[in-house]
Amino acid sequence: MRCAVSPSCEEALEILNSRKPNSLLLLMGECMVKFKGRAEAFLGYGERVVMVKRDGSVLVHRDEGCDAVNWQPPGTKTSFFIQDGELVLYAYRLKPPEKMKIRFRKLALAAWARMHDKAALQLIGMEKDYADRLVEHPYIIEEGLRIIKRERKTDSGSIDIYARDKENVPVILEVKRSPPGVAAVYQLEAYVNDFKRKNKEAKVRGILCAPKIPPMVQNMLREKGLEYKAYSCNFELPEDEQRTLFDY
Amino acid sequence: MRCAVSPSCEEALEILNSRKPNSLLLLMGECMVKFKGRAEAFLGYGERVVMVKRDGSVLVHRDEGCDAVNWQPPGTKTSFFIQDGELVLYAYRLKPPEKMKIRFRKLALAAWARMHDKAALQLIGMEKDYADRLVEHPYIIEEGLRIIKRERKTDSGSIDIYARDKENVPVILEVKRSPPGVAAVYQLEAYVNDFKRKNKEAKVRGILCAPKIPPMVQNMLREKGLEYKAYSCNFELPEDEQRTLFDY
DNA sequence: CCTTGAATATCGGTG
DNA sequence: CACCGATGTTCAAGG
Repeated sequence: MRCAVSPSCEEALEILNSRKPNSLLLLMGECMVKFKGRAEAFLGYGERVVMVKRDGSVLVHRDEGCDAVNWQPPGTKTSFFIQDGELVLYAYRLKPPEKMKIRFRKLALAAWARMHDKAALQLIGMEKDYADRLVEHPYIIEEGLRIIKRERKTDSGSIDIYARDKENVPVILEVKRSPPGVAAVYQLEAYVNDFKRKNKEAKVRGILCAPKIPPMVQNMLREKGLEYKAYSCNFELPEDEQRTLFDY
Repeated sequence: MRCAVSPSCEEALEILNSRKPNSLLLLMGECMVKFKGRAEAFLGYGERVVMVKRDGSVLVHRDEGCDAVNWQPPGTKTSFFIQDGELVLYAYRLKPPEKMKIRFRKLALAAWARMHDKAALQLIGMEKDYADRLVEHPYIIEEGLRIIKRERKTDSGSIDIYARDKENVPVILEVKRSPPGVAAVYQLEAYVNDFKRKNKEAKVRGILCAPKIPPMVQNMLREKGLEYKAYSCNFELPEDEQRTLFDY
């Protein structure tokens, strides 16, 4: 690991060139960014943090916002050189053809380090977890509901859950974690229509299940003869998994 | 701006506490992360880069991937303290209620800096630019096409472009920049049906316009009596805007 | 390799 | 404040 505070461009280049394989590069300073690829972007001089990761990712972060203002994805090739007295980071990739050029005219920090990180992210509360919970406890939606199948494939895409109600009427459940948009309605409608066409059953119900359903979506569902059920779940990571990772 | 290489947790805390308002914090070291909010996450010890931005954003970056492995969005409140000999970053926000705790047991770098960045991002080649190009040059889609209205609101959502062809038949254009999925077909279908119901015109055409349209989507459009038009545009940022920013 | 859909999506615009 | 749609979305899983 090496680090220099307020290096000259030449000093920064020397540090970057001394990096070991698989190291992460960290630069802070006044830079200008150009990008050309799927779109085209230009960002005038300003002070930012730039990271070049082990997998080739390049990130340009401003002092606001979660997202990088400019970036290159994993698999990008990078090179460094001095041009017109400025430190240049050139990054390109082939599929799709995209290139980015960062010019530093002043550096506050230049560093590299090899970072070891074997831990796996434990995460609960995703859409899949919400669907699992419904399969486990179908009465959350409705008394007497029986789960028949999970993730049924149809011509229209994938059904989340296929069930039957207490009167044995087929029920198609679409599970969303985030507030669904109109697309979810079209999707559910397509599933239901597809099922009707294929099975020729007298009745099929379609229920959109989500923690929160916007009024507009509720209206659309009613108009189309579909249903919705707002429900919420609490999820907790098992303590033992945390401890295992803690002890790693 | 202050920076320490391989500080103790106490030294790092001292540096963080000496920060000026609106500064960006940068930490590199071996840490463990817990998050609880919309979902729940746990990440065992590993070496990462942590940024705390002026607007409250907190990012935990591994040495791979564009996205942060853990984060808090802008508006988050943060505090630092020592607990069990480790440097702790506690971050929380109220809407929605979410909290994150990062524990450093070893630090490679601790720094803060005030970053000045007034430059505005210049970006061209977005969906809006594609739609602008069509409004400007409707013959790209079809000879004789006349643009009537842009961004028309309907009960089913918003139409990108509303036009009429050379025979004065209404045409609804949906513009996509990225390859459209089946959702775009349902959306366009809904727009067309909505228009028919409201206007009772004999004919309405719906055209999905995108640089590239997957075969499956083409088939669906044909089945539903809708149309598509693949077209591409080249966009370039005006040189003078770049120069203005360059001189900033 | 391409396609599909989720995301603690984030982010900006609009009402 | 809530909703809605785009994103150089990114990312992971499945065919």
